[in-house]
Amino acid sequence: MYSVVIVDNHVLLSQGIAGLVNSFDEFQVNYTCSNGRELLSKLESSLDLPEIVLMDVNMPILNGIEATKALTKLYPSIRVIALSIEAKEDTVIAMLKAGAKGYLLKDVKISTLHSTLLEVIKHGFYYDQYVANILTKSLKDDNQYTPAILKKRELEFIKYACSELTYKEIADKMYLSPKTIDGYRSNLFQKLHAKNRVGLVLYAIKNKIFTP
Amino acid sequence: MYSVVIVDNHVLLSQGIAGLVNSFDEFQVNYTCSNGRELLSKLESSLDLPEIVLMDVNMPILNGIEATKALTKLYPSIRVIALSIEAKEDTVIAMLKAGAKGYLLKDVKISTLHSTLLEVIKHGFYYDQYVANILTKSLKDDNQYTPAILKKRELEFIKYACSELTYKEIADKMYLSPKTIDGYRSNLFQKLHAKNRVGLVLYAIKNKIFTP
DNA sequence: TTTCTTAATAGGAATTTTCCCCTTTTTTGA
DNA sequence: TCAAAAAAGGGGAAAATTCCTATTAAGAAA
Repeated sequence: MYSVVIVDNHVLLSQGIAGLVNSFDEFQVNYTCSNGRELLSKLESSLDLPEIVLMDVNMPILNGIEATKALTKLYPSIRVIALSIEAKEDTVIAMLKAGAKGYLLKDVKISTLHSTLLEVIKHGFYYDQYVANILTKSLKDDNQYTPAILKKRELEFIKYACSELTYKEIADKMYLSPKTIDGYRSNLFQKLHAKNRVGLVLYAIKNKIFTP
Repeated sequence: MYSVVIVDNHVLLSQGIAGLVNSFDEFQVNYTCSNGRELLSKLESSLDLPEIVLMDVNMPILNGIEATKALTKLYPSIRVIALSIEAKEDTVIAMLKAGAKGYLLKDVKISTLHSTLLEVIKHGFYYDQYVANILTKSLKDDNQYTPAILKKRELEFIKYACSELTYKEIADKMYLSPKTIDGYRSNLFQKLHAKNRVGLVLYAIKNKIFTP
């Protein structure tokens, strides 16, 4: 009987998964948490670790990626399986880099959930075809996936760039000269490989700097 | 014992909700569907209708909004409760206009799920504070919520506008003169109240014309 | 304290975007 | 079948964006 912990802020979902996992002969849910922070503090104060953590990617407080990083570092024996509504390439890569041993979509079939759990116990990981493709592709590309580090002020600027304000107006809002703003713009174009302002907007949205 | 049908393409979630609903004394899940189309055909071939449908908003094939419209028209006795991960104002309004009698978030507490179900049975509807606010606000604004109707070619253009292509390049791609493209741009600015290209991008994303 | 990096600021100019007013052709629907 | 709507195209100009190359101020590191 392998123990499983579920981390997801959607109560309905985590209750649902718990029910399903408990219905599998080989597995049993110890408890559920609603974010990464909660999981970490529960683990700290508990004696026996779960074999598997089913981890939602998008959570408040401490998200799945950061939580997985912390978890695999502190408790290498725990196998994290990511659970997400979407399989955006960047997200998948980030989760795998963080140490996830599998990646499931929330519209997964029950049989797939079961077999993935079994595989992860047996071989330590399980990546389906789609995830495996992303993985090999990202390796081949020597995809260094180092999300550019933006400075405070640049971050502030890029948010404004996602509005319909003119650079002149942004300069006013930030109490800077339009020329300084132009400097930010130019730097960011380079850093983010953007060809124009739309490029900044898309980057900001993809990296959740800005949410439309 | 009131009968409930769950419509959601995320199997884990619908299983989960089913379990919870079944645990309530007053309710019982008849069956679950994974999209609107499936629900409609199941209803067509069944004799007794459910009292309540718990309807996911984002589904493939036939989404929650369209499905709810069809449902409330064909079977006015069925009370639809919307179920969504997010409470975007536009989405909430669209669902309510479509005829939803309640709007729940997927991170709802179990007790709230229960009480909402009971309220909807008792009074025919239940809107929590947040949803009620949106509702009154949209009424006050005389918010006619007529999402602009875009022509085929405009739609094609706006997708390109969400890329880093210049208008000249878009014109090439669409085999049109830059001047024609400029016409599209100008029309769309008016129609969508956009001040610049970023406005188009934001509109496209919000209305799922384009997904980053 | 001196050095080195980063932030802030410019000038000047090329390109692109945006605006306003207008014509012709094609498609469509009543 | 005939008018209306949609689609395509255009001239010219103002405004905004983008690019290039410098200079100065401020802060961190040595």
